[in-house]
Amino acid sequence: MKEKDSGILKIYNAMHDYFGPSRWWPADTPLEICVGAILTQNTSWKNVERCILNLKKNKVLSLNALLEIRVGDLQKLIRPSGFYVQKAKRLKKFCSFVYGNFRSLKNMSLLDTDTLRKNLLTVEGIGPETADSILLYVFERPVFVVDAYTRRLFSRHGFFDEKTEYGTIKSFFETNLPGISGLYKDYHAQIVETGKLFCRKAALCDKCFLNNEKYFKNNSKVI
DNA sequence: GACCAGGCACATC
DNA sequence: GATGTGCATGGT
Repeated sequence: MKEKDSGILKIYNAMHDYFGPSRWWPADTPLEICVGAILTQNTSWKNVERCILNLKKNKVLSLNALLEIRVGDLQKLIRPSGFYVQKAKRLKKFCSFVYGNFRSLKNMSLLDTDTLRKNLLTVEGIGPETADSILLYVFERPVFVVDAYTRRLFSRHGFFDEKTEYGTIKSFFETNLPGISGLYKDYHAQIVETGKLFCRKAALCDKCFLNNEKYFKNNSKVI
């Protein structure tokens, strides 16, 4: 793996110039971020927004309320996000994990990053990306979130093979970027915005503003 | 009607 | 370890 100045900071700047600051993650509370992170698994954010609204209207966007609501009722509220049977279960598992072990997200935040990550990954329904989203956007840890767009965008521009494993891509970004959580938050958001507009089809990809040799002049495989 | 979306768990080879 | 499959709604 190439050590420094792989060009990814330049690419970040280009995306930031193009879209402006992202103000991610859109949410009123830390728990809302956790809920959103689970609901958005393989699902468009638009659909997740309806669910969040349903949960707010029914005043169940708290640890206690989510623990107390009947699973069938929860399923109805989160139905628009798809996979609602398993996601209802995942939300409940997550809440009972947090409440059972720490009582609150605030108490949980006292743990160091590695321990936090290991804890999150023991929860059924929390995989690497969801765990890292929570670490970054809830606990403000400088952890890089790798999603499908990250994989697609950077593999198409020659940084690594599309099927490079999650952890390898994650540490590629983390070793090539300064460890600033604010930067990681915005970087991930910028990737998603870029991906939505330019990565969905090959034809769109050709129109991507990043198709400029000044960003990718020596992009033979970096990893 | 096919394809995709801010994944994950589990089965099978 | 790698690959395949089910989960499910709503937009393009």
